[in-house]
Amino acid sequence: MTEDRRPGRYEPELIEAKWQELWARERTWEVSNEPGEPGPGAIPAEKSYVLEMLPYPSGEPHIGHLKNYALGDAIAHFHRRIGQSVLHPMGYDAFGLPAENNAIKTGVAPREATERSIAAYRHWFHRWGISIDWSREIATHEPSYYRWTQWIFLKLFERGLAYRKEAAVKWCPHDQTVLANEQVIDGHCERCGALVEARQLEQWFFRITDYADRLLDDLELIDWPEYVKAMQRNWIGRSEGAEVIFRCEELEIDYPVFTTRPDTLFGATFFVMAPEHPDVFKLAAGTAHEREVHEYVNHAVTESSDLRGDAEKQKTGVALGRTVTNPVTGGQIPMFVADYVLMEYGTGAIMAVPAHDQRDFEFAQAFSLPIRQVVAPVGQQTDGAGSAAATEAFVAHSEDEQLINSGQFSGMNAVEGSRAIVDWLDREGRGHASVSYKLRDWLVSRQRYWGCPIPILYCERCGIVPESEDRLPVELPDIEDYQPKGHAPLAGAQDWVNARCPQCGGRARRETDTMDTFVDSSWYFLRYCDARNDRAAWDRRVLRRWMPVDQYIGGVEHAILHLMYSRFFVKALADMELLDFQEPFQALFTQGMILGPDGYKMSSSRGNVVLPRPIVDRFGADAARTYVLFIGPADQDAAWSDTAIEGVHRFLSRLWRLGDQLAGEPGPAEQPGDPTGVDEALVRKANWAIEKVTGDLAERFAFNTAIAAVMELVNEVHRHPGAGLPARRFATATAASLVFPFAPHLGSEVFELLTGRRVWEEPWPVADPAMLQADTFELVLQVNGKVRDRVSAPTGASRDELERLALAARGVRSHVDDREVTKIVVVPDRLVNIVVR
RNA sequence: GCCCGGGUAGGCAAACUGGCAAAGCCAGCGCCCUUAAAAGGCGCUGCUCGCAAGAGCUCUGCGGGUUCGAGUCCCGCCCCGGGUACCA
Repeated sequence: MTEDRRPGRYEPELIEAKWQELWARERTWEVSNEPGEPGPGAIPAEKSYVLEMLPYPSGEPHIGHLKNYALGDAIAHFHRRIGQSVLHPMGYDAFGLPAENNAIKTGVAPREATERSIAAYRHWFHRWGISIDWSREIATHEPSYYRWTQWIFLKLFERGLAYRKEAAVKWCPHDQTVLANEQVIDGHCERCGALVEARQLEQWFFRITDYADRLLDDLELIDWPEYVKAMQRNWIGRSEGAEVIFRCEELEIDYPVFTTRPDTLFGATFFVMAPEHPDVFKLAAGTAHEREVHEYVNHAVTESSDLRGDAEKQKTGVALGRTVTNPVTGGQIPMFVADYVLMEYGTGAIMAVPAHDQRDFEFAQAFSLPIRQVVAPVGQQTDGAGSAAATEAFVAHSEDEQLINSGQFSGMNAVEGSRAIVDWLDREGRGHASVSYKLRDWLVSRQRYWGCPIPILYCERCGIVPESEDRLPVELPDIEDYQPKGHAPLAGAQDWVNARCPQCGGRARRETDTMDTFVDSSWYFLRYCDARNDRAAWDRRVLRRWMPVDQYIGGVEHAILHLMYSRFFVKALADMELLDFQEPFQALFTQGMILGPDGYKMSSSRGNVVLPRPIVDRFGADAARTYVLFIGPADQDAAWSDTAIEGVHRFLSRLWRLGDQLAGEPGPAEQPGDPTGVDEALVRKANWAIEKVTGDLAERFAFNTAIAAVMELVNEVHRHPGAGLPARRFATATAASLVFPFAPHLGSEVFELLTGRRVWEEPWPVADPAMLQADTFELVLQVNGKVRDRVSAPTGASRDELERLALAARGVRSHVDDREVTKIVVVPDRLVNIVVR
């Protein structure tokens, strides 16, 4: 090996193998669950939990993984070196549909394919030199993990937070299976392209809607990007308003509706139900419209959701032949069924106010229904016919508007009118204030094989029975046939399905659906804290040591689902007193995507996929890692460039060569005292870089500018081969120390060459204040805001002094001439601006 | 439609708090080293004048405004990207 090593050449594969081997052998990145080092006067180390979203192991890692883990690793290293005890674990989100589809196609069992992929991912994380505490490694498909996923399911079941109900789900008629929402692309099955249908099926749900308000309110507590919080707020979709009861006198049935505009109640001139509303057929029965209603509803419920949901399309509907009573006017208003009303939101029925709602207006026009204006800008009187005003802005109610044509409420502004009408309804028993959400309960059952079994049995005598905790895990059996046939593949495993009832000991059948993989990943960050605990999912005291995650890092694609589900889990578990915090992820960083060289999202169909493997082979892991962080702001998308990475490689080579040269000449690498001339410039540059990199890492994750600062430092050393040895050694060792979070192998190597020490055991460098500010600075001189000259001035000079210097400067004098100076602005240690007329 | 991002040299970008616009990387051009190539190094790279030193001018999507001073703040618009939408 040594014979092959040509002197003077940076060979990353040798350097990287050396340090990876040492870190693995010494288990350098493992941390204890006990705070602080033993010994007298030990101060408990400040903890930091740095976590990147766990990968779904499929094939081998791609360039997005490299960026994700390079980014988290830089933060983890930085936190360690500022004295924190850092938990930085790794695991695999191993269950999921792709492995199962692959099994159907190739015959390779999901378990086998998944474990092969896990081995590949593990290999590459080592090869990239990511500083992981491998003693905590987990995979969600292992019984030792999913035993506790099942345990959590039972805890939720116990509390009534996991329940079973019939619901409309997405069904693919070709593949004979339900699909997750995310497996439906534009109304079609992502696998076979068939048009997806709606089906009523009994499914398992988690009652996340119970937590809607807390999920919304607690967004205030966490340090997340505003736009991610906004996405969660929109998803929860809290609306305040009222529930108002409209009675169908003929059938003596009350129909509640939800509205955000109770102030417009006098303008409700008709009433509309969703086609899925269970009473639609009952209402139409015996009327002249019965047949028409059946036809309309049958068409509407089979129409694809993207067609039906098109807001641009003409409003359609059918009269039901019945009326309901508007509770405030007492008037009878006609009932309709129309597909623009959704069963999933509110009560599946609406009061229609065509004067103040665009959709109702369109419907009223199509069906020639009366339009009655009941709200108008303050001061504006109308006759109440209102068709002209109806096209005005359909705005939320405000104090600048008042109620008209609204009986006793006329003249009130819209806000107080709204309140007064709700109070009146409440007193009359015809309604009450109410809140509605867009958030739905989380459908967690899947008719799929490769997932965590739901630990529930159906007993002939006892009904739905949870598996007893001491019989967990309910192991996923190996089967031969993964092909879905309209029921879950597990149903074919007869020996497994037939079991004993944990309550009565009688015959029972196991639930054959498995859990959504988002369940597995909603608590993995808890398991890392206590990963080898085989008596419990975790020890609550250990969670107190590490949780919450201090810095979570991942892609935006999980802004809603994963991040919302995890927050729900933590809140539910906190309510059960199983843990002691309300939010799992204190801070979140959403990294941008690496796009293909053509600027488009990487995809095999486009043929623009860049794989990490050839990059690492050619330039080394350090260059690959440093490049993906140097390419641009880490939260922004950036296109891959095959040539730009060469620049990073050149920079690392140059640093290595400096280290190699200087290592041949022994001596310390501390900051030399009282440097002068070029030496001083070098020492100052090194201190400037320390300050710059520290700020960029600690305050704003500006990896790109931090790396640029180290480049500047290296270039500076390189440009001054004549500088004194101590200064050059100090500057080079500083560069190695600062580059370590990005290029850990090279940082370690160069630092060792110069000092014989291990850089990760060194505290993060602190800039010498005396070396940050020079004795003189370049004073910028402006006349009327334009730069006209620059002169050297002593740091800390007084305003008068700076003013004198400015007026004396040649470039200033030629522009001031004999013009009248009206004002002089002095910014100390920076500039002087002379204003002339 | 609504809600977020973003628009700066040939490309990616920097300028964090209103104070020298363009650090760093790439690409391009010229040169050094070399028998040659690779690797490495040096210099130039908004416009005009000038042999040069230098001088002048322009400039952050467009149009206004505030300010001694605006890429940065305010108002109006254009373009690109993402999220979301018959949610009553």
